[in-house]
Amino acid sequence: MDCDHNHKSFGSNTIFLLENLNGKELYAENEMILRNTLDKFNVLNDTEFSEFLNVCKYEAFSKREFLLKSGNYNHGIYFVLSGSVGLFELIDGKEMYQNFFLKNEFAHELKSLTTQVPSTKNLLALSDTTAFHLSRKELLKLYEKSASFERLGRKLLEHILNGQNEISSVVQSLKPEERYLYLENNRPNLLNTIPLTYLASYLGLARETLSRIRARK
Amino acid sequence: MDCDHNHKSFGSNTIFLLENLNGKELYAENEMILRNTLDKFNVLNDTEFSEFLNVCKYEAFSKREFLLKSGNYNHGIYFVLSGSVGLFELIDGKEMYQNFFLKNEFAHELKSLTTQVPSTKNLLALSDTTAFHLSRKELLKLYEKSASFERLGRKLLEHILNGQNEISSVVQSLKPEERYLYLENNRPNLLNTIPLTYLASYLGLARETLSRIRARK
DNA sequence: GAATTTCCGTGACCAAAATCACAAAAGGAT
DNA sequence: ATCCTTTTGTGATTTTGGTCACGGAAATTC
Repeated sequence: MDCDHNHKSFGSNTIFLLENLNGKELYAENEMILRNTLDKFNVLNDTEFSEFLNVCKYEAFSKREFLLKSGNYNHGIYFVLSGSVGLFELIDGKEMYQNFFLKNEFAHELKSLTTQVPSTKNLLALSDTTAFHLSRKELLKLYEKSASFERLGRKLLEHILNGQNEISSVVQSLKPEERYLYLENNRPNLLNTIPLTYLASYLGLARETLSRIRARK
Repeated sequence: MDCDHNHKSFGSNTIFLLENLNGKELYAENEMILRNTLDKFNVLNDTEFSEFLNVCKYEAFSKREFLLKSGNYNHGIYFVLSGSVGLFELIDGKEMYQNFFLKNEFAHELKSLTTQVPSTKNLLALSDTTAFHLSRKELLKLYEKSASFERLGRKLLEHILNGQNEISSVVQSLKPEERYLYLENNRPNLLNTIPLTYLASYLGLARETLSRIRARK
């Protein structure tokens, strides 16, 4: 079973109070950020966006809490509002990171989501994290509902695939130092927010190697 | 400019003769193979499939002929009917392969296709190859035409992304020998059809290393 | 079928990265 | 402030994979 805590359903006409006094404003801001992000892929009209938002649940995770544990598959996708999420696989007892998701990105594990096989991978909060959770079930319902959501899904996938191809070719083709430079130039936010230890496996390097590369600069 | 030779438009009611006497049969077979492949992602009705087929052009490439040259972007996608296609990027004057496409797969370079920036990569026929070519323009028209095509696109992208994630994590996380074993167990057709030289860069290894790994087994 | 190109195997050597070990630094919790 | 955990830096050593060089096999061309 997936983690389920702090699920709070809400729509555009629902007031949702966070723990602080600015709850309403914060909620409105998150809503707006989500909409702006979606708009970059496919513009939804007010009704459609409302439908989307209505099936999103706000969730909070503390550091080292799992969004998805290997073995599960019915998890859906997470729109990260704050914090950071890592995707890793346990190999020889070591956490090998394959992706990271920061603010305004969709954390996901696509294989189990689309094929319904138990995931071999884990989604883990690497710091205290908040997110909108869209369950697989609700996602599929949206796809049935309108072509706008299909298009949104397609465009989002195109974007994700482009990013995956990029990091993939970096690891396939570049030397360790060049891989580090790639991060520095193209994904500086990862260098700021994600511990070196995790970034090393992401780049296909030993932690010590990455540390030394950074030292001699 | 993209390569354009042997373009032959045809629909379900058009007779298309290949050079041999079995042209009609061969054509019908290719048509069926395409339909079966598409059906695995999203089932199209007869009208829709006909629309799809009508905008496909049959093309033939000899070994070492380019389907897409770096610098271009208006190429579309290719459904490989026979032969093999490699996706590579020139790095330090060396062809670094990032993907291979065999029979019944869609050869593509997604970045330039979706963002309209000149491609840094190349699609190259690694053996004599035949394919259906769907241009970017016609692909976009299909997407506009019906939600069935949107869904087809989405599902195809999900499939491609799952494959990309897999090879990506193999190169990020596994040692050279394990990478070879991955190919042997999961992509045996690549080992059969693609020269070791090209596979080496795909696995992030030197050619000699891959040759030695194979030797000691 | 001879010639040319492409592809693969292999030895010797070297450079680079992994591993091991430990300590220092930074960050969180109480 | 103190303790504990997490994260990072760094030296010493080992291992491995890269590079260079060459020859042979296999495939393609003419």
